[in-house]
Amino acid sequence: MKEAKDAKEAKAPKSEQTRTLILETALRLFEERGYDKTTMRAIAQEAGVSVGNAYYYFTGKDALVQSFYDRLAAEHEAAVKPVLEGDKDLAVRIRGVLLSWLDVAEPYHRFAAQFFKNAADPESPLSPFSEESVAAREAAISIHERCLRGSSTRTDPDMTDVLPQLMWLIQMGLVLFWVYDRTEGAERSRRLVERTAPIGARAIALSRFRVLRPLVRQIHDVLADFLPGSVKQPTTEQPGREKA
Amino acid sequence: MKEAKDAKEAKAPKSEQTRTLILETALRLFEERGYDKTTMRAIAQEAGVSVGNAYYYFTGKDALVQSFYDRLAAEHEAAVKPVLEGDKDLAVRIRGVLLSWLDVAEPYHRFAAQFFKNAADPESPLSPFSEESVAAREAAISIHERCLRGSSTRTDPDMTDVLPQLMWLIQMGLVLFWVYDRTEGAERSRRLVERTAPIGARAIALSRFRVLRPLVRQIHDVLADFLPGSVKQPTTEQPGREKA
DNA sequence: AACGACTTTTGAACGCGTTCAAGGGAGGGT
DNA sequence: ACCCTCCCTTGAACGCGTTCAAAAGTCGTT
Repeated sequence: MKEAKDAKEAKAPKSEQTRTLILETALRLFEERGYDKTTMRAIAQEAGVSVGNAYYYFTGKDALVQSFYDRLAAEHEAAVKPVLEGDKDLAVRIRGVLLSWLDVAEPYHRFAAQFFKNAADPESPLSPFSEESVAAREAAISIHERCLRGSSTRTDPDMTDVLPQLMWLIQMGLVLFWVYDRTEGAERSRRLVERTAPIGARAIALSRFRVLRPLVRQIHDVLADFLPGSVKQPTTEQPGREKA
Repeated sequence: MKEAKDAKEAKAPKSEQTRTLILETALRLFEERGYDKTTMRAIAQEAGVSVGNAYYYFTGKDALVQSFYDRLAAEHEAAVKPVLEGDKDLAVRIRGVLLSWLDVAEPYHRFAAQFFKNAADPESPLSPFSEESVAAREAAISIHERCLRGSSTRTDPDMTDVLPQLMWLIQMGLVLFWVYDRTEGAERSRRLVERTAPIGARAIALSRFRVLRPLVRQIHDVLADFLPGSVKQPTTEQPGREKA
């Protein structure tokens, strides 16, 4: 009983050891050879275990990638800290958040592109829209929320609830662009950010203009209805169909 | 010599026959069983040829999908005709173009989702951004160009060159949404179109406003620089690096 | 008819991700 | 000592997409 409890607390150290051994080996090989060229057999052999054993701890090759995502997200969270505590100008903040993602992702550019195709598969748990990624997604959205809240730009009060999610969506677009980006050091992606950040900041600032009010409200309602993870009721209509 | 020329003109009828037999069989099985469950062995067996023979005519399973794309694009081109010849209201036209795509794509919804992951792979020729898809892409862009040109809404003259491409990009976004859409008859995607089309039309109309002029110009320049297939020089800067 | 140069067709084989029945091995109860 | 149970580990085997050397067919020339 005591032993069992200890095992539960220590989380079966023996097996956890094997687990991390396999994971570390996999991530190392991914970085060395790329995703496609890293076979499960090679991972197992390099880690000194059998193929089946890798499948005992990870449901498949995809699951190993999920861990990579987590690592990347953690690195971004750290890298973005100075930006969020720094300048109050919204354009600078947005730029900083996106550029710092490009920074932390850069070392993995070559092999990240290879498995991003899985991310587009709706069936795959790796998809950024999937149920399984909800934690990672909310963490990313929270970065954008802090980015906005900490800025000197006052956002349209109607939009504050959906803007972080919209920014996240834009970030996903940037990731897609980046995956296709073949330039040295993803320089093209960087330029896109440099050019886009001021536009985004300006659009957010302008959204408080009177002329744009109805348009902004319409946009808000659509976003509130269709963005993933939004639970809030829209301003004028329900997402359900009570009176459809 | 004469025979050889005839063969060239008639395009080797015998082999062409085998080729289309394999293709038709493949498309039928895709529709019946879905993409993943349709194996190359099954296609070959059903067509009454060997596996290797299928690979003699098609470089891989992907190549068979390319043909499906072409078919889909042709169907959309036909389905969109009445829309382009109909109402002059921009919102109605945009709505019509996008909804008609959802219409023609609906029968393939289930299996289309399965191979759309390939489309996100930058290496894959199936990607909508790839060099190989340039013909299909330009055809799709041309639809949006006609959609805009035929409307009663006058667009900002600065934007006319990039707007069709932007609309195409938005359509790609819709396709992504649609791939994830699990609702009956893609009803959710339809509602998104219903809600988004008026917003898009209004935004295009508003882009001529004086207050928005600088923002619009900035947006134009970024689009002109970064959209695929744009060759035009931007208003203020070069895409290259003559003076970087 | 026979040859030769070619296109077309074959099916065994390869490497991959993944599965699974079978076998350790550690520890508690008898 | 023995067994029982549960966690861990194994590697052969499956089905897949894809490749390739070799066979079979085609057809003009001799």
